[in-house]
Amino acid sequence: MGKLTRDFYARDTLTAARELLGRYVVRRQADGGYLCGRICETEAYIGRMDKACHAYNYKRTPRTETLFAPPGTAYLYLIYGMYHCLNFVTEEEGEPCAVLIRGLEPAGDVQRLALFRYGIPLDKLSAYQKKHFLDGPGKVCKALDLTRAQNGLDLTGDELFVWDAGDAVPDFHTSRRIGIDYAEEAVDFPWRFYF
DNA sequence: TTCAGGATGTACT
DNA sequence: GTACATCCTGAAC
Repeated sequence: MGKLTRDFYARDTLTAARELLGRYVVRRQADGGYLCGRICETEAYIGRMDKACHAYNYKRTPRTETLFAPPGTAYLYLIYGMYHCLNFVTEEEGEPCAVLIRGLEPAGDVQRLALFRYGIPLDKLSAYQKKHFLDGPGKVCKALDLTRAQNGLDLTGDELFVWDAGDAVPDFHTSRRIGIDYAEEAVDFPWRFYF
């Protein structure tokens, strides 16, 4: 029960990715409003051995620099020119590893989530829009009002963090990761977790 | 319900 | 110049 501490992130990335399931991402905006969701889909990226990781083989570029930061740092980057992805840096500082947040269940002020996600009130959403509310990494960032401006944020602070409500980790499925077909042998690593 | 195609900009070769 | 840890739309079934 409580905000996840740096110790939570300073562990094996696969363990962290599994144990993030069922916890709540909480985002406090500049105006004091809150946006949050329950994590239901994650993927692990482990730079020392993973060709799908931006920092594979410890490759340092301006973009990947955040992956070398201390555990419990937010890694946000632009993808396909128009979407963002939210990750949490794991393991010890200098090991470029992270957990990608691929999906959330709406929680808290869902009305506010709808406005950031679609720009229209909750009661105007179609059944299709509700069904696919937060089931993708770009959607997560849009709904939580996150961009590269939040890259490097410390998750032990108040602006962006993960809340453990004390629930047990739910039963979950394991599979290959999405959208990394270029990653040779790493395409088959079972590092995606979801319920 | 599934599928193809386009949008869009940055990082890196 | 090419690829990219994606999403939306519209058409076909």
